Amino acid sequence: MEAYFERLRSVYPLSAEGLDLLKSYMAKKHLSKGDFILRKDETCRHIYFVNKGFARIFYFKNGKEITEWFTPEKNFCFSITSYFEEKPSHLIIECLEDSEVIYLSKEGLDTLCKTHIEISNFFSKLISGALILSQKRMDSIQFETARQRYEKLLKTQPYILQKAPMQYLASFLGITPETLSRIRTQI
Amino acid sequence: MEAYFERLRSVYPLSAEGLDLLKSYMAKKHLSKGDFILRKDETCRHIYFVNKGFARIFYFKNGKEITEWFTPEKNFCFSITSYFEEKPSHLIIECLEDSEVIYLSKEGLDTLCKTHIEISNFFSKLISGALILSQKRMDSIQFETARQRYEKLLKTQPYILQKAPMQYLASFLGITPETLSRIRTQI
DNA sequence: TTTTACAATTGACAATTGTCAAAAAATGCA
DNA sequence: TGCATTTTTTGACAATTGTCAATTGTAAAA
Repeated sequence: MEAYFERLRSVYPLSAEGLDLLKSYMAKKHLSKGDFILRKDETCRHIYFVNKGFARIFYFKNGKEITEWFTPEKNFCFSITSYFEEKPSHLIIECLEDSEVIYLSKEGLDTLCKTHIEISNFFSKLISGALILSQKRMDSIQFETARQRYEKLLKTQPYILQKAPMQYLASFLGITPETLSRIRTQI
Repeated sequence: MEAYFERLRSVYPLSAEGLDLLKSYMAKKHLSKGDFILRKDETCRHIYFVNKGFARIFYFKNGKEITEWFTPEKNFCFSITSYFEEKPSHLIIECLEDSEVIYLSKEGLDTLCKTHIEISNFFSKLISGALILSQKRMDSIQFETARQRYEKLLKTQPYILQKAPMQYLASFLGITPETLSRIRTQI
C-alpha cells in the first residue's frame, strides 16, 4: 500500500472500503519546482496532499507576495475560503521543489460524504485538524513577537528554515526581510 | 419551533428527525452577567450557542486578560483546542450580559455522528464555518493595521463596539488600550 | 570564468506603538 | 447624591519596526 494511504488513515482510521472509495477520486501529479498547485483566481476544487516535495501558500498584497503557510512533505493544503465558498482563490500554491501531489476532488468528497458516513467522519476529522492548526497559528501571530515565532519555527520546524528563502519566511512571520535579518544576527 | 432550531438549520438543512436527535443532547441555561460559560482549566465538552445575550472569549497572558473573540447573540462558540483535543481549556468564556445559552454536548454529537450521516454532515458544516471564520480573522490580524481592523469592526459589527469595554476591544485588536484610545480620537 | 540578476544584509532615519504616570471621565454602590 | 473604584484618555519618552538606499553575497546563464 502506498505511503499516503497510511497518512490518510492517521487522520481517521478508514476501512479498506473507505480507502478505495476515496482512491477513486484521487489523482497523482508530478510537478516541477516553480509549478503551481493552485493558480490565482482558480477555484480550489481539491484538497492537495504533498506526498513528496515542499510547497508554499502565498498571495499578493499591495503588489507584494505574502507567504501565508508552508506545506512540508506528507501534509495537506488547500485554500480554505475558495474551497468551501467555491470562489476564485486569492491564494496561490506553488511548489518550491519538484513535488508529487495527490489531488482529492471536492466533488468526489462531497458525493461520498452524502452517502458514506465513514467518509463524512474522515472529512470532519480532516477539517477539525485544519481548524486546530489555524487556531494555534492565530494565537501565535497575535500574541508572540516575531522573534519568538522565529525561535519556535527554529525548534519545531527547522526544515522550513532550511528550505524556504528568507524573504518568504519574513512575510510568513509578518515582518520585513530587514527585520528578520536583524533578528537572525542576534540569535 | 424555537428560533435557535432555525439557526441550526441555517448551518445545515436538518430534517425534523435530525433536529430531534440533536435536541435530545441540548440543554438550555440562563446565565447572568459575569457568569462563565466555560471556566479556565475546564475541558470544553459542549458547543455553546448564545441564543440571547453576549459573551467574550479570553485568556490570561503574562497576568493580563487577552480577549480572543466575542460571541454576539445567535452565534456559536467553543474552545477549539480544548474541545477537539479534550484537554483543559486555557480559554475562558464569560457572559458580558445576562444570557440564554444552549449547550450541545460533544458526547452526544460524537455518538450521533457515528450513526447518523445527516448529523455528521451538519457537524462538518459547523466546523468548516468556524474554519472559514478563523482563516479570515488570521488574514485580518496578520496583514491589516490595528486602525484598519478597528474601522472594519466599526462597519461590520458595530454592536460589538457598543457592548464591549475598550480594554477588551484593545486586546482583541492586539494593541494596548492607550493605542486604541488614540486611534478612536483620530477617526 | 565572467556577467547578470536576484537575495540578503547593513546603516540612517522616520513612523508606529508600547510603557509608565497622571488626569479626566464613567460606573457602581452606600 | 456623593464617594470610591474602575475605565478611558492624555502626555512624555523609550523601544521596536518599517522604509529607503547602499552594499555584499549567491547562484544561474552567457
